[in-house]
Amino acid sequence: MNIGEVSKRSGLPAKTIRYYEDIGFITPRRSENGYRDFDEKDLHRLAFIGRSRSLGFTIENCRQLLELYGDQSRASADVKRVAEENLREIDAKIADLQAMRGTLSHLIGTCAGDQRPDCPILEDLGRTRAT
Amino acid sequence: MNIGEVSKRSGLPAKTIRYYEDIGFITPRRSENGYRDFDEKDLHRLAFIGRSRSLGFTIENCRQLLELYGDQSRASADVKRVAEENLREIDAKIADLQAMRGTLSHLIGTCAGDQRPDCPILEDLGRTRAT
DNA sequence: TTTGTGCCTCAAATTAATTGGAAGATCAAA
DNA sequence: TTTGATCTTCCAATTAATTTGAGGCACAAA
Repeated sequence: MNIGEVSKRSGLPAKTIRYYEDIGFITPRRSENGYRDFDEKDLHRLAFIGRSRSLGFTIENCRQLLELYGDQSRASADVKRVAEENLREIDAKIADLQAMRGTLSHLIGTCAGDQRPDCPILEDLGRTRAT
Repeated sequence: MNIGEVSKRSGLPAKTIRYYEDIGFITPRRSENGYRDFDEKDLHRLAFIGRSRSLGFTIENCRQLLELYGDQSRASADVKRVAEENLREIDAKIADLQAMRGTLSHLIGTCAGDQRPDCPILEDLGRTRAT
C-alpha cells in the first residue's frame, strides 16, 4: 500500500506519516522502487496515533500507549501499573467530555430555535476538579 | 483572589493564566495595587479551558465553546448548528476514548499479574474510521 | 526595616509537532 | 514518449501554545 492510500485511509497527511516513520512509530517495508509499502498493521497504528493525538495525548503518550497495546511489549512487572495510570487518565477525559456533552445537549434542547434565550452555564462544567 | 490561588485551584501556571488574559479569555478586575483580582467565574472559565485543552481542543475551539456556553453568546440562528457540530465532535472523542478504555481494561484484566502473556491488540482499536 | 515571596510588564525564546519546498526519480495513461 | 501525478530525501520554516527572563514594585513576617 503506497503512502497516498494510507494517507487517505488514515486521514493523516503524507508528510506526517513520513515524520511518524522518522520518529519510529512505524517501519514500513520498501518496494523495489524505493517507495514505502505499508501493511494493514501500519495503517492501524497510524489511525490509532491520529485519534490519540486528537484526544490530547502527546507523541510520547502515544508511544507509551502503543507499547502497552502492542504484542511486542515485553513482560514487565509495571506494565499493569502503567496501564492503570493510563486507564485513569482516559476515564478522567471521558468524564470531562460527558460533562461538556451534557451541557451542550441541554443547550441545544433548551434553545432549540433560532432565538437565543438565556442558557446559563451549567455551574458544574467549569467546576474545578476535586484534589 | 490573586493569581497564585487561581493557579493552584485551576491547575494552570500563573504564566499561562496571564497569557489567557492576553488573548481575551478572561478580564479580571485589578486591585488598587495593580494585582489581578479574579472571581469565581474567571476560575470556572480557566478550569474549563484547562480541561478542554487537555482533551485536544485548540485555543480557538475553546473560544468557540466558551462563546457557546457563555450567557453573553448573542442570539443567533446558527448557534444551534455550531452547538450540534461541537456535540458531534465530542461524541466522536467519547467513542474513541471508550474504545481505548475497553482495550486497556481488557489488558489489565487479562494480564493481571506481573507476568506478561500475549495481549494482542484488539483489532478494532486501530480500525480506521467509517467514512 | 530587611528579607523573602508574590506580583507586575514586556519582549524574546522555547517546545512539540508538524509542514514546506527544492531537486529529483518513478509511474500510469494518452 | 511526453505529461502529470505520486513518490523519494533532506533541510529549513512554520504554527500553536506556552514559557523564560529581566527588571522592578508590593506585601507580610521577623
